[in-house]
Amino acid sequence: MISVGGSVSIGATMDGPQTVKSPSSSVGDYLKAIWELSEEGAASTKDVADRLSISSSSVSNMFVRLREMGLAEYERYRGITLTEAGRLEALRLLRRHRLIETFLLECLGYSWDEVHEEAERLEHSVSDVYTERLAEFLGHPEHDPHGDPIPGKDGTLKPDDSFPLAEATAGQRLRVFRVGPEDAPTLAVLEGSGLLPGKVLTVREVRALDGLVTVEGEDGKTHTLGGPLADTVFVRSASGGG
Amino acid sequence: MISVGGSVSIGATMDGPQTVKSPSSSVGDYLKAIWELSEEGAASTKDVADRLSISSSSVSNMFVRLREMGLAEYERYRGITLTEAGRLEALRLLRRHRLIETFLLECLGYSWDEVHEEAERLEHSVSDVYTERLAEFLGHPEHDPHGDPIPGKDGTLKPDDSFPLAEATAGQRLRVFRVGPEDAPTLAVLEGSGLLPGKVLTVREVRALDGLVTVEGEDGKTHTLGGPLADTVFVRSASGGG
DNA sequence: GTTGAATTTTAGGGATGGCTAAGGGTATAT
DNA sequence: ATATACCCTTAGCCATCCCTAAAATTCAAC
Ligand SMILES: [Mn+2]
Ligand SMILES: [Mn+2]
Ligand SMILES: [Mn+2]
Ligand SMILES: [Mn+2]
Repeated sequence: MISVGGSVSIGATMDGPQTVKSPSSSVGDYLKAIWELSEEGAASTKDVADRLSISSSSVSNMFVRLREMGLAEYERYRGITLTEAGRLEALRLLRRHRLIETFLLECLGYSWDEVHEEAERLEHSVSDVYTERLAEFLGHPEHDPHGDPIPGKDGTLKPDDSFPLAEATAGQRLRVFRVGPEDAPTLAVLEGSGLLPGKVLTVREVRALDGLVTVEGEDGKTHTLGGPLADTVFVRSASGGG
Repeated sequence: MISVGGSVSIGATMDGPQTVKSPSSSVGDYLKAIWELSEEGAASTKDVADRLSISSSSVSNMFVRLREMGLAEYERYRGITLTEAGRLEALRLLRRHRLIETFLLECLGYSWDEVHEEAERLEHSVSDVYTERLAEFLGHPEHDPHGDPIPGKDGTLKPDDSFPLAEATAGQRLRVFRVGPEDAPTLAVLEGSGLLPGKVLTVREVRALDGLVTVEGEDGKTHTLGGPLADTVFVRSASGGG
């Protein structure tokens, strides 16, 4: 199926025929960052540097190494894109990350904004066996607590048909599907407004002038969000189960 | 309470006043190995090297670094012992390790011999918060699946009053409390003989000549163990709950 | 088309934590 | 007391992955 860059073997010397050494946590986080950024074409050095809070020169260095490992295609000054091998590795990590977040929230009583940081470390330490047994333990969830889809074992990812609340129109009955950023302050505000994934709401007003969105929750309370915040809340028509 | 080597801060430069940077996974594994070996005084370079499958020269190097970090006392050619700070760090890891093993076995359906390897990695990635929430989730267990006591949050460790099956005498009714090694083949044999922690057995014969021990399980089946194996199974009088 | 700002790369350096090879130290048996 | 086997340390090396400072490139505005 893949014929891009050969195998993912990393060690310089010949190791076994099928040995796929799993990348270090650094490499893994780079792959995830590039994957997340590459919806709009190649990812730039600066984008990745900003996202990972690492200097541009370090990123530039790593780009060369990712190319040498067969995980990415990269040309000087031209940005980077993942190979099929790199994409699969990124999705493997994403699957772990989102399953772990689900476990932390549902089983260990983590709060909404604590889960991401812990998952960011654990995703690199758990084995494939652990991941699949955890998935089973959790009942094979399809979305993480933020509403993001959990990639399948084989790297499949459900297409996302949600849209930002900012683009809704008054009168629509919608279900919160996913929230964008995962920083604590944002999550705290959203939680206060009852805008966590799964919640159903009715749009009362979308004011074109300044983008203010007013919604009414199922409890009848109304909340108003500024445009930027309404851009980070993704919704779908309130029909299917969340 | 401690006045041995000062704080555990590791970075060379001044960081916060109370900053206790948690050791890398390498350092942590060294501390655990030294702790486990130091029941008989100072741990030697070779003992640690063998246990961690690392070259002696690397170990020698690390001993110097552990001393500089205030985690151990060490003199050239004289072996190494942990400071109070080092001991607490080792027990902190041991607590994590054993809680994680319990979780893997009880919740994720890991087999007896799979748990150790996974825990050996995860112990370095989980946070204090994770550890304590996991302990709560598991109902604050006091022993891991191998029967080893789980250290308390504060580094307390229950004294171990078990003894090797090899030192039992015929007629005794005993409860398996703990098994020593954690390699897959040994555990497989023990599992086949129904000698996992918690099982109750009656000693039928202990042959002084070659150390052969014959026991009868609660199901009436008898099993015979060679001396070396009987040395690795630790038992207690079968009275209290396991 | 030149220029200037932003981005990217290169050069050089540091911490961690492995390794092998070679040289010292210790202890035991003779 | 000395030989010798084993253990321990030193020296020198490499890989990973981060950094700062300086040089190179790109791109857009003029
Ligand atoms: Mn996350
Ligand atoms: Mn991560
Ligand atoms: Mn274990
Ligand atoms: Mn470990």
